[in-house]
Order: sequence, then C-alpha cells, then structure tokens
Amino acid sequence: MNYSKQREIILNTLKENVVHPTAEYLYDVLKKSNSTISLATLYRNLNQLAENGIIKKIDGLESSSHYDHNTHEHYHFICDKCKKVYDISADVAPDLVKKAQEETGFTINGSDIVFHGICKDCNK
Amino acid sequence: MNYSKQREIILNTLKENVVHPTAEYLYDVLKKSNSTISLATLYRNLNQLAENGIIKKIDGLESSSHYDHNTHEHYHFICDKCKKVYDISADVAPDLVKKAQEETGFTINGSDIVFHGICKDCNK
DNA sequence: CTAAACTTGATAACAATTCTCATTTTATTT
DNA sequence: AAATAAAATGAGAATTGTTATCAAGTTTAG
Repeated sequence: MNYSKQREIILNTLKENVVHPTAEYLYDVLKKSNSTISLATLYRNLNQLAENGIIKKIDGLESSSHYDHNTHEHYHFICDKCKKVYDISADVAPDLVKKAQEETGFTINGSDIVFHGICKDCNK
Repeated sequence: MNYSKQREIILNTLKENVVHPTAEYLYDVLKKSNSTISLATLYRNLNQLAENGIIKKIDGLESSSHYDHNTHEHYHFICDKCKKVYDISADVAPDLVKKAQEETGFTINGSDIVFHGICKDCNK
C-alpha cells in the first residue's frame, strides 16, 4: 500500500467521527470539507484500510456497511428506531472468540456481533 | 397473514435445507422442483416469515442475506474460503443478550452473531 | 356467495457497491 | 533529478441483491 493523500484524509475523517458512519455519510462529510474525493476512491480505500486491519467494516447493521476506526474487540448495538449505533464492551462475553474456536476447531479470524432493539432515548 | 400455497412451499423447502441458504439458492432449488415461484414472491415471503419470527434472516455473512429455519438462539460461522455456514451453540456465551441488556439499559430484541475464519475442512 | 383483504408473477426501479480505463501520483532505480 | 514501474484516482458505467408497482388471481369472514 503506497501513501496516498486521499487515504489519509479518509482515515482522519473516520477517526474524527464518533459515530460509526456509512460510506455515504463519510462522502457527505468529505464533500462539505471541500475534499474532491470520488465515491469509488472512498469505497476502495475503506476496503483497503479494513483489509489491512487499520479500520473495521461492520456488517449486519443495515443494508449498507458501517466503518469503525476502533479495531479493539467490541460489539455493536443498533437502535431499530433512530438507527444510532452504540458500542458494547467485549466484557459481556469474555473469551468469546476463544470459546467458539475451542467448540468448533475452526480458525476464527474475526467476528461481527450486532444486537438490535430500542435504545434508552427512544424507549422514553 | 393469510394462508398461501407459495409460502408453504418456501417454508418447507427452507426446512429441508440443512444449509443456511440465500434467496438465490432457494430460488434455484424451487425451480428444479418445478415450482413456478417468482423471485419477488420468494423475497416477499422470506421477509414475512422472518418478521413473524417463523424463520430468521441472517445478516452480516456476505453481501446477500441467508435464511435459517432454526430460530433458537445460536450463532454462526462462515468459512472465508468455502463460504459454508456452520452453527455455533449459544453455550459459548451464556446469557449474552441478558448481559448486554444489563450493561446498556437498552431493550434488545435480537442479535446477529457471526464469526468468520477458516473451517476444519479448508484448514487441511 | 360476495366483498374486502391478501397474495402473486412479471418486470421495472432502486440502492449499495464494484469495475473499467485513461490519467495522475508515488516509489524505485539510475 | 530523469526514467520507469507500481499504485491510486475520478468519472461514470455496470453489477448485484432486493424492493416497488400493478393488474390479475386467491383466500377468508360474514
């Protein structure tokens, strides 16, 4: 992977975002800050960054993928009403990957763990 | 939900499938058994069945959704090489949903828990 | 038996993502 | 720093999975 200005901007924009944005959301943010990054370049770089373990692609949330700059093991919750994505500590299931590996005998390289329901705000 | 012949066929076909098929896979199976079920009807019914809790739609595996006739709590593993989908017992993380609920205070209605890596067969 | 509600098939439409390809940037070798 | 190879880019076309539309057929309750 060579250095590229665009990739740097994309990564920084993702890092500045507390939420877990979709490509489309990032694209809008980038456009507003006058970056002339094309949608293809955005997708290409998000995929590359994820393949290199620098960011994490979160699937299973909605029809579109979300991206997370936090690669430490943790899970996600999406509110079915407001669609906000929250982090859940990996402490709720200690050694989850290890145990799954023991049970199956498979080599586990990653996991996508997503809960959905209604968040506190929407429950009011 | 009214009775419908098509829905019955779709549900039975899904039940007979030990794998966790995609809509496309099911469509092929149905065509081979001379069912004249249109793709739209298939998708419509899979969604309805899932909404009514009769089957489960599994997201986060691949670009397309998979469907599971087993609605008891359990997790999934997809082999990145052969793309086969395996079940993982919920025992690897007892009370996962309950704990996540306690930690967050959110109402959790469901979860998609997917591990990926290389299965035993492909590891040989 | 009739009317209202539901379901269907065929196909168009859609949204998210990837591909193509000519041009530009970055890295490497001299 | 010039030449060359390798990687990245932008723009838009293409692809994939899924949903919407709508006229016609089916199911169900009264």
